[in-house]
Amino acid sequence: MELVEIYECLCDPTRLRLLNVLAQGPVCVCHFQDVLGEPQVKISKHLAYLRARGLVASERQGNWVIYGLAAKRSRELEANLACLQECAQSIPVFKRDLARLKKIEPSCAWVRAGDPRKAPGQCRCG
Amino acid sequence: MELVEIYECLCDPTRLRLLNVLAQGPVCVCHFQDVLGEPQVKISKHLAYLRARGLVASERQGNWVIYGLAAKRSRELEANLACLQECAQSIPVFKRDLARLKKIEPSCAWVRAGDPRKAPGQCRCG
DNA sequence: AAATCATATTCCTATCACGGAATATGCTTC
DNA sequence: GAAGCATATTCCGTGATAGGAATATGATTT
Repeated sequence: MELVEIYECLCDPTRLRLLNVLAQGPVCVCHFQDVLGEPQVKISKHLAYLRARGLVASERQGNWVIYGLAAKRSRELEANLACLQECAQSIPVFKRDLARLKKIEPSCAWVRAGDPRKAPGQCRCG
Repeated sequence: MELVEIYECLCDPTRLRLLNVLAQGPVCVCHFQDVLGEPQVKISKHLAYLRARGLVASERQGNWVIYGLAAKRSRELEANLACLQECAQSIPVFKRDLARLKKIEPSCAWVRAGDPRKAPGQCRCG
């Protein structure tokens, strides 16, 4: 993974928001939609972009797909993610996203717990 | 200066090399050509790109133009430049550039000293 | 097996970024 | 002021990218 590719991943606002959220832990796609307030296609495409380049990994659980930061990250990626997080701390959009994530997440903890059978009928968490 | 704009500046290999070199101090354009081994247009355009976005500033001295990192840099920019430098340390291209810079630079110290009158006929330093 | 839900992909369009060739500018020297 | 040098800009062609609408896939429920 070239350094430039990392920056290419970082040069879109939506992807920055996704990565900022992902730094908190794995999240399923519908969460992203709610947190970012962006249409499904947009979210899905940018996640695909990041996955194609190995920044994130996805895992299916029933109807839902959970995305997380890739398990193995190069030193460069690690450094840049840390840098992003530091920068994001003081930028409104990112703070808002994390705040919304906090509200939504507890109600859907079962998703990440990996037991889709215990799921309520839907993931429209909130 | 939006965070994304910073990343846009960083998502081209030539610009990364330029910034890596600039981290050592101001440099004139012909140095860049020699150090990077890239054609004049390419160097000039990317420097223009960086200048348009406020990452670097330029100053004319006689026939030559000296570029340096912008005096005032946002926290975000500062963080990312530091991150870049750290990453660059272990990447061959960047190391090579700095090595070549070291060789070339002394012979042209007068340029940055700001006395074009004392210049030898040309800046083809080396 | 039909309907429903969550997510992914395709198709299209508009925009933008890079690179190179050629040309322009601005300064200096003769 | 003409020639020469260092740098900048313009004008192309080409390829990448983002976004939206529509459609497809894959899993689940009835």
